[in-house]
Amino acid sequence: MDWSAEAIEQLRALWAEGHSTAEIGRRMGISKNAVVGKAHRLHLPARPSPIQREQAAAASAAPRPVAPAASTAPAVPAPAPRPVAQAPAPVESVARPAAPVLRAAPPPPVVRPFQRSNARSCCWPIGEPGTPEFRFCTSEAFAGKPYCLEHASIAYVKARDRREDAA
DNA sequence: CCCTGATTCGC
DNA sequence: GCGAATCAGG
Repeated sequence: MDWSAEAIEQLRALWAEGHSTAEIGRRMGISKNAVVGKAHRLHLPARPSPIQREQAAAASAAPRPVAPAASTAPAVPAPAPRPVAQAPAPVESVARPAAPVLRAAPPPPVVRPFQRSNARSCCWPIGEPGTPEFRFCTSEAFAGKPYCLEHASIAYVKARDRREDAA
Protein backbone atom coordinates (compact mmCIF):
# COMPACT_ATOMS: atom_id res chain seq x y z
CA MET A 1 0.00 0.00 0.00
CA ASP A 2 1.32 3.33 -1.01
CA TRP A 3 0.26 5.62 1.78
CA SER A 4 0.27 8.79 -0.17
CA ALA A 5 -1.00 11.94 1.43
CA GLU A 6 -4.25 11.47 -0.38
CA ALA A 7 -4.57 7.87 0.64
CA ILE A 8 -4.09 8.93 4.21
CA GLU A 9 -6.66 11.67 3.84
CA GLN A 10 -9.08 9.18 2.44
CA LEU A 11 -8.44 6.83 5.28
CA ARG A 12 -8.96 9.63 7.76
CA ALA A 13 -12.17 10.67 6.08
CA LEU A 14 -13.62 7.19 5.95
CA TRP A 15 -12.51 6.57 9.48
CA ALA A 16 -14.15 9.79 10.60
CA GLU A 17 -17.32 8.74 8.88
CA GLY A 18 -17.46 5.75 11.11
CA HIS A 19 -17.02 3.01 8.59
CA SER A 20 -15.81 -0.32 9.79
CA THR A 21 -12.21 -1.14 9.16
CA ALA A 22 -13.22 -3.85 6.78
CA GLU A 23 -15.46 -1.48 4.90
CA ILE A 24 -12.72 1.08 4.61
CA GLY A 25 -10.48 -1.66 3.42
CA ARG A 26 -12.98 -2.66 0.81
CA ARG A 27 -13.38 0.91 -0.35
CA MET A 28 -9.68 1.43 -0.63
CA GLY A 29 -8.90 -1.96 -1.97
CA ILE A 30 -6.78 -2.98 0.94
CA SER A 31 -7.17 -5.30 3.87
CA LYS A 32 -8.82 -4.30 7.07
CA ASN A 33 -5.57 -5.10 8.75
CA ALA A 34 -3.87 -2.50 6.67
CA VAL A 35 -6.56 -0.07 7.61
CA VAL A 36 -6.51 -0.71 11.29
CA GLY A 37 -2.77 -0.92 11.33
CA LYS A 38 -2.37 2.40 9.62
CA ALA A 39 -5.14 3.99 11.64
CA HIS A 40 -3.37 2.87 14.73
CA ARG A 41 -0.10 4.33 13.60
CA LEU A 42 -1.80 7.55 12.64
CA HIS A 43 -3.25 7.69 16.13
CA LEU A 44 -6.69 7.99 14.74
CA PRO A 45 -9.39 7.94 17.39
CA ALA A 46 -10.02 4.33 18.25
CA ARG A 47 -13.58 3.34 17.85
CA PRO A 48 -15.31 1.18 20.40
CA SER A 49 -13.66 -2.15 20.10
CA PRO A 50 -15.55 -5.32 20.85
CA ILE A 51 -12.70 -6.27 23.08
CA GLN A 52 -10.21 -4.80 25.44
CA ARG A 53 -7.09 -6.68 26.09
CA GLU A 54 -6.07 -5.48 29.46
CA GLN A 55 -7.83 -2.71 31.20
CA ALA A 56 -11.49 -3.42 30.75
CA ALA A 57 -10.96 -7.11 31.12
CA ALA A 58 -9.15 -6.59 34.37
CA ALA A 59 -11.52 -3.83 35.35
CA SER A 60 -14.60 -5.93 34.82
CA ALA A 61 -12.94 -8.85 36.51
CA ALA A 62 -12.03 -6.76 39.47
CA PRO A 63 -15.19 -5.06 40.68
CA ARG A 64 -13.41 -2.14 42.18
CA PRO A 65 -10.23 -2.88 44.06
CA VAL A 66 -9.22 0.29 45.76
CA ALA A 67 -7.70 2.50 43.16
CA PRO A 68 -7.92 5.80 44.92
CA ALA A 69 -5.26 7.67 43.07
CA ALA A 70 -5.79 5.97 39.80
CA SER A 71 -9.22 7.46 39.53
CA THR A 72 -7.97 9.44 36.64
CA ALA A 73 -9.52 6.73 34.57
CA PRO A 74 -10.77 8.09 31.30
CA ALA A 75 -14.46 8.38 32.02
CA VAL A 76 -15.18 8.17 28.38
CA PRO A 77 -18.79 9.16 27.99
CA ALA A 78 -18.43 8.90 24.28
CA PRO A 79 -21.21 6.72 23.00
CA ALA A 80 -19.91 6.80 19.47
CA PRO A 81 -22.53 4.45 18.16
CA ARG A 82 -21.32 3.82 14.70
CA PRO A 83 -22.63 7.04 13.27
CA VAL A 84 -24.90 6.77 10.31
CA ALA A 85 -23.68 10.13 9.35
CA GLN A 86 -23.05 10.47 5.71
CA ALA A 87 -20.67 13.14 6.65
CA PRO A 88 -19.66 15.09 3.61
CA ALA A 89 -23.21 15.82 2.64
CA PRO A 90 -23.49 19.27 1.19
CA VAL A 91 -26.14 20.24 3.62
CA GLU A 92 -26.98 23.86 3.68
CA SER A 93 -28.58 23.70 7.06
CA VAL A 94 -27.29 26.85 8.56
CA ALA A 95 -28.26 25.80 12.00
CA ARG A 96 -26.46 28.10 14.31
CA PRO A 97 -24.50 26.64 17.19
CA ALA A 98 -27.09 27.65 19.71
CA ALA A 99 -26.43 25.75 22.87
CA PRO A 100 -22.87 25.03 23.88
CA VAL A 101 -21.92 21.48 23.25
CA LEU A 102 -22.33 19.51 26.39
CA ARG A 103 -19.60 17.13 27.16
CA ALA A 104 -20.26 15.08 30.22
CA ALA A 105 -23.99 14.81 29.95
CA PRO A 106 -25.30 12.24 27.52
CA PRO A 107 -26.56 13.99 24.43
CA PRO A 108 -30.17 13.62 23.43
CA PRO A 109 -30.85 10.62 21.26
CA VAL A 110 -31.99 12.86 18.48
CA VAL A 111 -29.52 13.14 15.70
CA ARG A 112 -29.01 16.78 15.22
CA PRO A 113 -27.62 17.92 11.93
CA PHE A 114 -23.98 18.57 11.70
CA GLN A 115 -23.09 22.13 12.01
CA ARG A 116 -20.09 23.77 10.65
CA SER A 117 -18.79 27.09 11.72
CA ASN A 118 -20.84 28.89 9.16
CA ALA A 119 -22.20 28.40 5.71
CA ARG A 120 -18.93 29.45 4.19
CA SER A 121 -16.82 27.00 6.07
CA CYS A 122 -15.63 23.68 4.83
CA CYS A 123 -17.92 20.90 6.01
CA TRP A 124 -15.32 18.20 5.96
CA PRO A 125 -15.67 16.19 9.15
CA ILE A 126 -12.75 15.99 11.50
CA GLY A 127 -12.54 13.49 14.29
CA GLU A 128 -15.00 10.97 15.53
CA PRO A 129 -18.66 11.79 15.11
CA GLY A 130 -20.48 11.68 18.37
CA THR A 131 -17.61 12.89 20.43
CA PRO A 132 -17.07 16.36 21.83
CA GLU A 133 -13.95 16.55 19.76
CA PHE A 134 -15.82 16.14 16.55
CA ARG A 135 -15.77 19.22 14.40
CA PHE A 136 -15.63 20.36 10.89
CA CYS A 137 -12.71 21.63 8.99
CA THR A 138 -12.49 25.32 9.72
CA SER A 139 -10.99 26.30 6.43
CA GLU A 140 -12.99 28.45 4.12
CA ALA A 141 -15.02 26.56 1.58
CA PHE A 142 -13.92 26.91 -1.96
CA ALA A 143 -15.98 28.77 -4.51
CA GLY A 144 -19.47 27.60 -3.82
CA LYS A 145 -18.40 24.12 -2.85
CA PRO A 146 -19.09 22.80 0.62
CA TYR A 147 -15.44 22.01 1.14
CA CYS A 148 -12.20 23.82 1.23
CA LEU A 149 -9.77 23.28 -1.58
CA GLU A 150 -7.93 20.52 0.15
CA HIS A 151 -10.98 18.52 1.03
CA ALA A 152 -12.75 19.23 -2.20
CA SER A 153 -9.87 17.49 -3.89
CA ILE A 154 -10.67 14.46 -1.87
CA ALA A 155 -14.42 14.72 -1.92
CA TYR A 156 -14.58 15.13 -5.63
CA VAL A 157 -12.44 12.27 -6.65
CA LYS A 158 -10.70 12.81 -9.87
CA ALA A 159 -11.49 10.09 -12.33
CA ARG A 160 -7.89 9.67 -13.24
CA ASP A 161 -6.76 9.37 -9.70
CA ARG A 162 -9.19 6.81 -8.45
CA ARG A 163 -6.90 3.82 -8.57
CA GLU A 164 -7.76 3.03 -4.97
CA ASP A 165 -11.47 2.46 -5.13
CA ALA A 166 -11.79 1.41 -8.67
CA ALA A 167 -14.40 -1.12 -7.66
C1' DC B 1 -19.20 -19.11 11.01
C1' DC B 2 -20.14 -14.34 10.33
C1' DC B 3 -18.70 -9.95 12.04
C1' DT B 4 -16.02 -6.28 14.89
C1' DG B 5 -11.35 -3.69 16.14
C1' DA B 6 -6.49 -4.09 18.59
C1' DT B 7 -2.10 -5.78 19.12
C1' DT B 8 1.95 -8.31 17.90
C1' DC B 9 5.87 -9.10 15.38
C1' DG B 10 8.49 -10.68 11.13
C1' DC B 11 9.47 -8.25 7.36
C1' DG C 1 6.41 1.67 8.58
C1' DC C 2 3.81 -2.02 6.98
C1' DG C 3 0.20 -5.49 7.43
C1' DA C 4 -0.86 -10.67 8.04
C1' DA C 5 -1.55 -13.32 11.82
C1' DT C 6 -3.52 -13.54 15.78
C1' DC C 7 -6.29 -12.37 19.58
C1' DA C 8 -10.65 -11.36 21.70
C1' DG C 9 -15.37 -10.34 21.85
C1' DG C 10 -20.35 -10.20 19.67
